[in-house]
Amino acid sequence: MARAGLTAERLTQAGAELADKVGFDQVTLSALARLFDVKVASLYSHVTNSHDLKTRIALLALQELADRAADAVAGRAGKDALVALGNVYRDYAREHPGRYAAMHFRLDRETAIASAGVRHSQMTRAILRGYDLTEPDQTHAVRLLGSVFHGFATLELEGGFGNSSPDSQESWTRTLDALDALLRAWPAPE
Amino acid sequence: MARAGLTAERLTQAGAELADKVGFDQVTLSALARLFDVKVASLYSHVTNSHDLKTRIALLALQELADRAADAVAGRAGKDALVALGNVYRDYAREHPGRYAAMHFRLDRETAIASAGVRHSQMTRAILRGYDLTEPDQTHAVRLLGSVFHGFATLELEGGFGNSSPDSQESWTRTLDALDALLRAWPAPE
DNA sequence: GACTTCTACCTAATACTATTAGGTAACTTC
DNA sequence: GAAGTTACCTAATAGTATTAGGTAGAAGTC
Repeated sequence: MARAGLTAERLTQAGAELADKVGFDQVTLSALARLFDVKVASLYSHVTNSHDLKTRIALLALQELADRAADAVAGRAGKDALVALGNVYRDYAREHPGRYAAMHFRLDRETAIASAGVRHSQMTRAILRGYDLTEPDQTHAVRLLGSVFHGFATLELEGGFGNSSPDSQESWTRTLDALDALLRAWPAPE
Repeated sequence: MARAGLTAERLTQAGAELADKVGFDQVTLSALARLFDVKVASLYSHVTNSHDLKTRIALLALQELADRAADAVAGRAGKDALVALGNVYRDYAREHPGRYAAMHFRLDRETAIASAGVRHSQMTRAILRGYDLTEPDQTHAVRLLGSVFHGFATLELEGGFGNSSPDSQESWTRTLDALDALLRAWPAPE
């Protein structure tokens, strides 16, 4: 019997593609085994269990997106950088909905700390250098931007914005305009 | 053998409580059957299948939250209303994480249209009356507010804001301040 | 109160997924 | 080519979802 040549990496990659096709929670060891024409038990030589596979997909997605984001903001500042970062998030969610969902798979503390997740907040903080914010306000702004990017991407994927006019692309553009204006005139605490 | 007195409503309610305790995707017919000390097959007299149960929990959550929101914004306007609505969302997510997750369970078109989901966007639009926005800008603002509320609640639940200082309550307050300022000075398209 | 009807809950069977234990044949290494 | 490693296998157990068909407890009728 010829060997399939499985590795944890190939399984992770295939799992990510499957996630984008059928949804992250439909990614099962059984489905992957079928894909590679292999018995399910055989996968346990490469990943420790289903949870491990999902963790690997999450880490892959976090890294892919962090790489794209780093690429996008390099050499940009101010609104330019803000728009670039926002678009990277939204585009990734639309191109890779399964991986995007995977990114929000609950990781245990150590894994999360060692993940590319930390680079995400660092990059968001970096684009705020183009705006005039005090230290604690930077943190608030990082959280606000993260909320908007994630919230918008999620609701758009869910179809929460319907097919109604104006189309969501326009709302997205105006949202980025609004965030830029907000960061330039960040209000003091009341 | 005495009867358990099951109904679709009791199962839905119990499912919602279970979701808050162990997570929405851990809500299974098996777990519910154990809870009521009944065989799994017996549940099929009351719900058509697992998907139906989850749909019912989602609808319950949508309605509960819409009711709370309506209550909160009644008699309020402007920033007052904005803060009240935002707090209702965030508090509900923290008190009922399982139900909050259930709300984002994918509903089919008809079910979604008949759900309390539509009241949510109506209420968000209502609080914008206190601000001076043109018609299409209102839609953009509704989407932005929805994104922020949902994104913040989700990231906070996930622990995405860490335990780091400043604490997330402060970021939340400042986020609401920022949104109010933004809506009062909504930028024109560029 | 006996008789019928209804239905809430049951048993039994099938199917899919996850996981572990232990075996065999295909590669690797020397 | 022999020895050792391991990729993949079979077999077994367990949890969950679903359907088909049976039984006993409740409700309604006379």
